Order: sequence, then structure tokens, then C-alpha cells
Amino acid sequence: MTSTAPRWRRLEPDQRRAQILACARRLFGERHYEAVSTTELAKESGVARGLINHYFGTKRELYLEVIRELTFFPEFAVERLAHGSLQQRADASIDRFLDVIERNRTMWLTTIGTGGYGRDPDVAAILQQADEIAADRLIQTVGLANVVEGREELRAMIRSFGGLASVATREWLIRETLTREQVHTLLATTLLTIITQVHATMFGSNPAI
Amino acid sequence: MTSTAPRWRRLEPDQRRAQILACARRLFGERHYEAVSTTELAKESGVARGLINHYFGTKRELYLEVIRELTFFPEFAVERLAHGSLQQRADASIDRFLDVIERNRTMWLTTIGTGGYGRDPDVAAILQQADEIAADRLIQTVGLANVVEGREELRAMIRSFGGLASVATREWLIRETLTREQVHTLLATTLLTIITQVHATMFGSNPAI
DNA sequence: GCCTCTTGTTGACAGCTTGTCAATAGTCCG
DNA sequence: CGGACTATTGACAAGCTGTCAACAAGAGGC
Repeated sequence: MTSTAPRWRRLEPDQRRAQILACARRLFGERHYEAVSTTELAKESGVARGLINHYFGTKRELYLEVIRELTFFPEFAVERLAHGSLQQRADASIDRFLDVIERNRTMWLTTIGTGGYGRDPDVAAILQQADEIAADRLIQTVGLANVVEGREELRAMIRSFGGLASVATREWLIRETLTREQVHTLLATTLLTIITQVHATMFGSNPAI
Repeated sequence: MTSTAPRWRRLEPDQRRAQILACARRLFGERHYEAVSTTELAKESGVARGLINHYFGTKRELYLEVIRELTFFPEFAVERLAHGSLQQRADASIDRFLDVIERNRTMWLTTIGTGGYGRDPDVAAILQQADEIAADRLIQTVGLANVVEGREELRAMIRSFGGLASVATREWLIRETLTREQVHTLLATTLLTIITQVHATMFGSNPAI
């Protein structure tokens, strides 16, 4: 008489992990951290609440995992963009940056491009690392990878430039006070200024310019 | 037999409010939101937990009040800085900006200059408003208050500039990859570029330049 | 086909958190 | 001194999180 249909399916850890992660990505994208309960996460994933702790330890760690996943981007062909004059390379880099964001608009706005750093050291650490990587990619693309004089300062300035890019993008996508073209102009011009005026003046010119 | 010494002092609502707020400012400065419990807040304030809810409604509102208080700055004599050439005014503005931060270093790092916008719409709204005010003050100081052509775009770009300033300041204070002088140069040069190149090119020059 | 072993999964439990609210007790004023 | 006003307390209920022993799905041996 008892139905032989199993009440739940047994999945490979990786699959279950991925399933829960996908759900978490969605919910954390819609609402902020504390507004999402593990009870809801479990119900939405069709899983017992305890399983979430089993796979991720704590709700916090699950959250961090979501961010980690979102901020990670594979080493795209940097070289593909690294052609032409400094101006051209800057233009190409910025175009690609804006393209990626435009494509992943929602994700970027809700999770990454929030300016990050929400009073939470762990989140800050993850986003900081992501920014760092992005900055280094930009330096490579623009062709300044082999700068030695004032190298660390250049990196710091480009990371700062990331702050400009982030807010400008929000102005474009959320407040709609700037068009994409205007953001592009703003970023390209500023980037060139930082490289050819600010950094070059401080540490002397460098071969790539 | 019973001691006549009162077990607790009755304060004016404003005083008690201020006392709790001071405590909250300190604790939220040390740790992030969820790591601070109302129990601890109450104990530290030497007050019953219920009183916090009585004055602020919820823990969240108390938190928002702290941020609101920190991001508010009085209308300092803007005119005091508005003298000389565009370059000089920009320099003065940035100097003052860095001064204020250096003075309130801890507060700024933990609460305001975190890049803000921590996946929390309410916090985002408050910080956004603060950024907006700061940007408008800068525009005034620099002497572009009466720009009409592309006025909104100018404001948006200056707000974006705020993102650059924010991250650059973190590079200076936290990571120590830039000196204050370098940050100053970076910001001043970039600000001038935005005004005289980016904005002026888009909308034509304006009287103040 | 049945039994056994592995382990993915469950569900109840304990502890802590937050917001509410009626009761309490400082303090001012007549 | 006595009464009134109200700042303050403390217990309560509901909800959330992390733990853990027990359960059962599914694979492999016989």
C-alpha cells in the first residue's frame, strides 16, 4: 500500500550545492541579506533547512559564496583588445567593461556594482579582490603591464578609477542622468588623464605612451 | 531598610536618545550590523533593551539614524574657499575634503567611506543623498553653480568623481599605497579634466572657466 | 532479487534574537 | 507630602539560526 515513490531524490553533492547556490543567487539579488531567511531559502530550493548548513556551514558563508561566484570572471582574451594607440586601447577596454555590465545588468546592479563594501569585512574583502583583479586586467589591456617606476601607485590609481567607473555606471543605468556615450567619454578621458598626466608627471613617462 | 538610592536615573528623551545613539555609533563603527545585538547595545548603554525599541522603533532604524547623523554635515562656509582661479578653488576644495576625512578618520572609514550602498536600499538612499549634497557643495565651491547647459550631466559627473575620491582615499588611509599628496594631485587633476575637457567639450565652455 | 553499506537528507531541538506591552518607579508640581 | 505624568523596565511570544542523531535513497556485492 505504501507508495514506492521516494519522497526526495538523492543528488550528487555538486548538483545540490549548485541548486542551492542558484536559488540563493536569485533571492539575494532580489532582497538584501537579512531580509532573506534560511527557511525561505530552503523552501524555495525544495530542501530541508539543515541541508543548507550542511553544505555551506552558515547562511553568511552561503552569501559570501554567492558574491564570490558573481565577482569571478574568467581570464578573457585580454590580448584581443590590446591593439593600436593608447587612446584606442583605452576606448576598447572601456567599451568591453560597459558591454559586460550591460549584459549582466541586474546582477551587477544588485550585487557587485552596489559600490560594494557594505560595512561587512568579509564582503569587503571579496569585492576588493575582484576590483583588484579588474584593475590589473585594465592595466594589462592598456599596455602598462611592464611599468616599473611607480608601479604600485599606478595600480592604486587605476583601482581608484574603478570607483569612478562604478558610480558613473550607476548614473547611467539607475538614475539615467548620463548616456552610455557620455559615460564612455568621461571614463576614457579620465583614464588617459590619469595615465599621461597624473602618473607620468609623478614618475616620468613610460615606454607605452 | 530599602535603600532610597534610585536604581536608575530618569533622563530627558533627547538626552537618552543621544546617549544610546553615541553608543550605537561606537559599536556599529567597530563591528558590522548583524554582529551587534540590541542586547549588547542596551547593556553598553546601561539601559533596558526595550528602551531602544521605544526610542528608535527597530534596530534597523537605529542603525539608519546613526548613518544619517554621520553623513550630515552643516553648511560650512562654502564661500570661504571660493576664491582665485579654477585650479586654486579645486585645490582648496580637495584639501578641505581630505582634511575633514583625516580628522574623522575612523568614522569615515567604518561607516561612510565604505563605498556605501551595502545591498541595503535604505542605507543606499541615505548615503546617496549625502553624496548628492557633497557633490553640489563641490560644484558651488568650484564656482560652477550657475552652469545651465548640461547642468544635470555636470552633477552626475561630479557625483561620479566622488566615487574616485572615495576609493582613492581608501587607498591612502587603509592600503597606504598613495600618499595624501598623491591623492590630492590625482583628484585635482582629474577634477579639472572633467570640468574643462569632458564637460566643456560636451556642452561648450562656461563663464567660470 | 535481496541485503548491506554508504552517505545525502531530514526534522526536531536548544539557544539566541528581536519587537511588544502592561506594569513599575523616578521626578516634577501643587 | 501626595498625586500625576511618563521614562523605564522586564517578561513574553514569535522567529531565526546552527547542531546533530536518525532516517532512507541509491549503488554495489552476492
